Amino acid sequence: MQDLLAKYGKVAPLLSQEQDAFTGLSTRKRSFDAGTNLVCGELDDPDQLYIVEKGRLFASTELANGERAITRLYFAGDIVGTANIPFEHATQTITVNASAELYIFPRKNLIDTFTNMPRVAAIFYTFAAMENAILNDRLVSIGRTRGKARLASLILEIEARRNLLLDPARERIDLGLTQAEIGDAIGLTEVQVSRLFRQFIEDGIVERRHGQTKILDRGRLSKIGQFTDRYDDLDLDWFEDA
Amino acid sequence: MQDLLAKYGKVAPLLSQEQDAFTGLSTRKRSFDAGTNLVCGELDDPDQLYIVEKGRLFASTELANGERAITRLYFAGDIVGTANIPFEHATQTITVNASAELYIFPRKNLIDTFTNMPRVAAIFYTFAAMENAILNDRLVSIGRTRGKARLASLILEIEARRNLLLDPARERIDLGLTQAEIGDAIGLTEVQVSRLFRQFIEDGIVERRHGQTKILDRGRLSKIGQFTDRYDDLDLDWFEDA
DNA sequence: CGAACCTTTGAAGTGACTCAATGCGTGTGG
DNA sequence: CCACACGCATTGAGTCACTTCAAAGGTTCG
Repeated sequence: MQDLLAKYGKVAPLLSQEQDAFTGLSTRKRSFDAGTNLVCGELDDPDQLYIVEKGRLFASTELANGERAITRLYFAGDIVGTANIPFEHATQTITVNASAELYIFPRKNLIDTFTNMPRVAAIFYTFAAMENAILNDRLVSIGRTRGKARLASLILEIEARRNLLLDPARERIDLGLTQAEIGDAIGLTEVQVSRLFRQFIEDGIVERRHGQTKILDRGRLSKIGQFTDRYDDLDLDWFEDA
Repeated sequence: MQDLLAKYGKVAPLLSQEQDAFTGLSTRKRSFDAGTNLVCGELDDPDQLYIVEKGRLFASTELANGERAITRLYFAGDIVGTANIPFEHATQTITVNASAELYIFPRKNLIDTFTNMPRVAAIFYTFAAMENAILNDRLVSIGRTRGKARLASLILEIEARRNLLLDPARERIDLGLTQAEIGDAIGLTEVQVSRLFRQFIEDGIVERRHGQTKILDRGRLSKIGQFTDRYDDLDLDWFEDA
């Protein structure tokens, strides 16, 4: 729970009772192997949220024709499953990407916490709103830019999110996705993702080795991708005087 | 405020004090002409939310190259500006689409209401989560389907949202967007939008007259668009026993 | 009546897709 | 320890959906 608290406490340090409230939300902690599906369609219970303690996950939706779209990536400290909360059946599948430890809590625990700790309610609301902004960004990227920009943006997003947790000096990034999955995340085929990577490599923008990616020319990559890191820009002051 | 309360009260009827809390959130009500921009970039204050009493709006983001993406459409009863809440500067522009009346309230009013009315907090959280799900759907549509499906999906979305408020028997739909704006919403050029409409018309799927659209073959349109109406599927029971 | 805005249409170009084959790396069982 | 299988990545050739550019046609409104 440390990452979550660190992230959430970034601007608005939590009172110790609020920390307890957060911790108390969770009924249990569990480990999951890479490849596990947490919520798949109607099979599983959409009634629970997860907080990522360790590991990586992504949310995806499958279309009628069998194609898949990945809508969101999750890292340590993220709340997973927001989009399933208001519905009876899950709207998306959550897949464990790198073996993970998750705090699990049923959504009905939320209302108690909201009652006792209104600031925690504000934090949840704020973070749902931020997820909104991130989804907006993806929508703009996919709807209005070409493949090069989308791939660049994704690489930068993963790097930024990883850097919140790891030593930013570590240059080799494990994207944690196959090229087919990257394609699902940016709306391209694996074939096209491969070709785009080759172009980036030829142009000396990135290097790939053993599935790890290293950014060689950050300037050019940023210019191509135009990614803005929403976590950087957070403003939690607005409910501070409560 | 009637539409909002109707929508929010759909499953979980509000107590009268909660209705008062909702109403009390707003500092004032104002009218806006079509074409007005409410929050544009750094110019305006992202510190406020709007609730749509009447009229229509959309949220958009402009790219460096001048292109624009429309990420969300708003109808009566919607809360506008969620994605701006957690940031110091607005992340998106809100444009009034059909002359609107809006309740305005500063985000710092929220925390008081959250404190006194935890169920209202849960409602806000739930609706932010639903907006999340809707953005997911758009992402899937734009990232993994072709133009025909995207346009069909948008038409059905607008129709469904309109039908929450108007008599569903009214067959002619005012999409309320120019073809260029439709293009910005589904990630196509206005040229392509025009061609797709012509195809739908030729195929006898829709009819267009005086800017109004009429669905002739709902079956085929739904099959092409695969739109799911999230408002239909809402489940607000989870915080009911509070 | 004309201006402004929106829509339509054509022709040429391109980014990305499909299909299909090949290459590569890792782990497993013989 | 080799052989093989499996999952992932690469490459080529042909096709398609959509773009760009440019011009013309419709509406609406002052």
